[in-house]
Amino acid sequence: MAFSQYFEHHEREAEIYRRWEESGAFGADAGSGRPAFTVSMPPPNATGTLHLGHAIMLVLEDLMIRYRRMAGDEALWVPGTDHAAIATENVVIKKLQTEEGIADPRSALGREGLLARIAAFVAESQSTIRSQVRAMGSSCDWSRERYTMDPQLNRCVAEVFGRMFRDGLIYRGARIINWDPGLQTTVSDDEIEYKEVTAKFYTLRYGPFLVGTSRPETKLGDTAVAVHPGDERWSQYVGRTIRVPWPNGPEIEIQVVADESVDPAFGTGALGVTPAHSQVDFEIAQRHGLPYLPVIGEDGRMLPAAGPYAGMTVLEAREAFVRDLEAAGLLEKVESYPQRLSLCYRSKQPIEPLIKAQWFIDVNRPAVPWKGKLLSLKQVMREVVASGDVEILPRHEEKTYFHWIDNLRDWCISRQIWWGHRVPVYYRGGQEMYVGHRAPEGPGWRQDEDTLDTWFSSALWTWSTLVDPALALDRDLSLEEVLAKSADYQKFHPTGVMETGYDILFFWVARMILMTTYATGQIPFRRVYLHGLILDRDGEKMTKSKPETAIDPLDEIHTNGTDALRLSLVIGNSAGTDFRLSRERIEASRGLVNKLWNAAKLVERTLGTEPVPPLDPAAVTHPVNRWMLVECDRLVAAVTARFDELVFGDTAEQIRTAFWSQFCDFYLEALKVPELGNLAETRAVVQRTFDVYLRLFHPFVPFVTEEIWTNLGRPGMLIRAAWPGAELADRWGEENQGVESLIRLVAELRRLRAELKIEPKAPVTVRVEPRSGAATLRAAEAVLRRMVNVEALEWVAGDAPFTGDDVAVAVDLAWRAAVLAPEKDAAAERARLEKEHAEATKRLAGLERNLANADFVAKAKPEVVAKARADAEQVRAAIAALERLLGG
RNA sequence: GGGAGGUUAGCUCAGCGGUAGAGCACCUGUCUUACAAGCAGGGGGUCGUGGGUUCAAGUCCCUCACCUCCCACCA
Repeated sequence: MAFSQYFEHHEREAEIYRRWEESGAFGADAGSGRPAFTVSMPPPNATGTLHLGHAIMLVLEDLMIRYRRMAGDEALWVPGTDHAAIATENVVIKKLQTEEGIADPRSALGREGLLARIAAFVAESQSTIRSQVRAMGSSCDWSRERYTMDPQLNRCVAEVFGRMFRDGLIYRGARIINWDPGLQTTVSDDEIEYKEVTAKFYTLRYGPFLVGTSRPETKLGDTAVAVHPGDERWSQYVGRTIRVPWPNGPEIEIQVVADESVDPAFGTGALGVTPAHSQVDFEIAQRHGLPYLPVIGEDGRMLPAAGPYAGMTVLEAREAFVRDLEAAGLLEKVESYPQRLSLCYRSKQPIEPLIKAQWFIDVNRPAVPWKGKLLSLKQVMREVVASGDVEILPRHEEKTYFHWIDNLRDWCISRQIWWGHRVPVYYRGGQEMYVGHRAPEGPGWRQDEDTLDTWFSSALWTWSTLVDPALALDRDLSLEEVLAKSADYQKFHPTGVMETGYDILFFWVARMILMTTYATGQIPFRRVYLHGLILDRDGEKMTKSKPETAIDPLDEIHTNGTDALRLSLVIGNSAGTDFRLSRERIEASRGLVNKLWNAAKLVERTLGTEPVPPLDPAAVTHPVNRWMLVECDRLVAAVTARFDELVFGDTAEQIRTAFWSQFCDFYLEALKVPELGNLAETRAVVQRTFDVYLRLFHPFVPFVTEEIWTNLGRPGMLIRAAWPGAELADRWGEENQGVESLIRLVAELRRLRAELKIEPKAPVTVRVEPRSGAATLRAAEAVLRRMVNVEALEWVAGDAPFTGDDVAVAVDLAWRAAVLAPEKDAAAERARLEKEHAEATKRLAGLERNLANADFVAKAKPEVVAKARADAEQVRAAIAALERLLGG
């Protein structure tokens, strides 16, 4: 097939993807004898569109999968979508409100009605994200696509919930929870984010106390004042009960307690305790058996207990209450104060802490058998990472992980939204409760109204996706039996790498470890690769309000091609580091795609139409061909090692540099010399080396490499080709150095030409005195001639040819060379040679200083000393040569 | 308040114990029949500060300064 001028990415990509998919290349076989390598795709929201966070995730995972597939593993990449409980329900509710004018969709449609609308919306929009995942070139196994609301996943959720309940790891209790009055649901501690604001800090008179607060309205719910046990200012009051009459409001009864947690140095040392609306205060109240007095309701308005303020919003009540306090002379002072506002990470609305009966996971109860011990969930989470069973990259994230575990409290898992896995608990009458997948036989059972935190089901993702769907619906089988009989689970779990953003280490990665170790006795994955955030050129988050720096991956796929986008996201990126993406980067990557394409055109021409004989390394004689084979295999060895360490950014760059400068700029140019290009062996070398570059590049830029592969008539598809070996990496060492010195010679002569301002088209006369590798240099003479545009080349010995006013000279450790230049600028040349002389002298001085140092010779590694000696000798020779030239 | 990371060429970043690197940007030349989305050549860094360890230190240790992020309801 003929090569077009450019790789027409937007005409070819979809077609290439279709060929991969239809060929079955994405599919994995649970019955194969190859080692398994599995990646579970972090499921994008079913209703979302592709953004750069998805793009980087898909690229990195596809890289790993394609590499391991080529390297001979049974590689499985499980795609899927997430029901994203809160986010999705919210989107649909807003849609119904704005587009259909339904003010309160929940009450208007009822539970079943609303769920039907959400499900329909999901079904409709799921295809969008699917096609966008495809557009990224993702080689995932679509036959195994999963959705977090699939029936078999629901079974897994219910089973795990039930078992945890029976093990005492799940309990229901009335505790302080984070309430989002806007979304009307609880959220977990990790779903809160904080915003620094300047708030007012009020100091109130409180009987004999002065008490500080940024939320005066909650003080209506105070039941105590806490002071530090050693604080003598207040010790006389400890144990007493005082009555605080609020102006214009209810009189409250306040106990005075002594608690270690109070900082006597802060404020007045007296802390107003609001057990119903503060986590810390709730804990103090528990320690001292204090009563709870809720004053804020779930709608965010004051309760009747707030007296005259009842019915007001929190902010209204604050304003009114402060005014009344001031009027009554109870407001001591008001200061500005930096405060952290708690917001829900979804709705960005303030969180209201309040007491509510919810389902929790107990992270401290030792109930998990792990390696012969009974551990708490916290301990297992710590153990698997500390022992190295699970490795987190970058490594320093492990410390973050441990720190999170240390501060972890029981996890509130119930939500008051409707979209999600419903809590698998059934009630009858006032007393009966049943925990299980389905309601028990008999009338009157009513399922718990709440749904589970979306991360509860996501936490099972590595294995719930591998459960056989049919077996999972067989209620006669236990979960253990289902797992034991599921071929995919047996073959592909634990997964190899979990790749995701570091921003969801806690939300998801930690919870997968928690739930999977408990539920299956296995780790969910062996390694975690955490990528950083994709930022704009200025290091800021991309927003549509800054269109000049914001990048939409879908636009880039269209204009620059998926390969260019993929490459730009990977080159220079490393685990755990935020990454600045700009159009310049994408364009630079597009340049590489184009370079590959053009190199392919030249390779095609070089190979011609005759069949290319297989490569026989023993029959390759030309040093440049040998050098190319060796360099290529060295690259393979380096790249393979880096891939196994999950280092990609650096690797892409390494391949690019080698391909571009060694293969394109030197080797392909050298082939234009008939003495090399027409050698019979050369076609085999070209075929072999370009073939290797295509394989190495393929995981990064799958489309263009596959297209080239096809166009060159290579067998099968590149996606299924084997990863190359590096058998030739150590061959022909000395000769290889000869070619390296040839490359330096070419560069130096070109530099002389440029310095002498010789027109590129004007041929020159050149003299060369080889000092080492002479045979190689002479064997490659034709290459030298072409690359420097040499008219006459003289191989010489002795000083004479390098002296006089008509030659410009360059000196290297391996040779001396001169360009005949009758009109040279003698002063400029002398200045240059003197500069070289000075540099060499400095270098030699350094080496000699070391060698004269007895400590260096005695203590440095022998090879370092040997190298210093050899270098010193060579530098000395070069200096001598320079000195003769300078007439010294 | 606790924890982590960063500070290397104009910009973005590699390098982590043995003569300072890449890409982009910049300067000069060049449309050479794969590629001007190219080719050739070039300039540019006392590797944040101050100490220390070592024969040898961007590279290891400590101090300080500045930046970034995470965690923490000093009410």
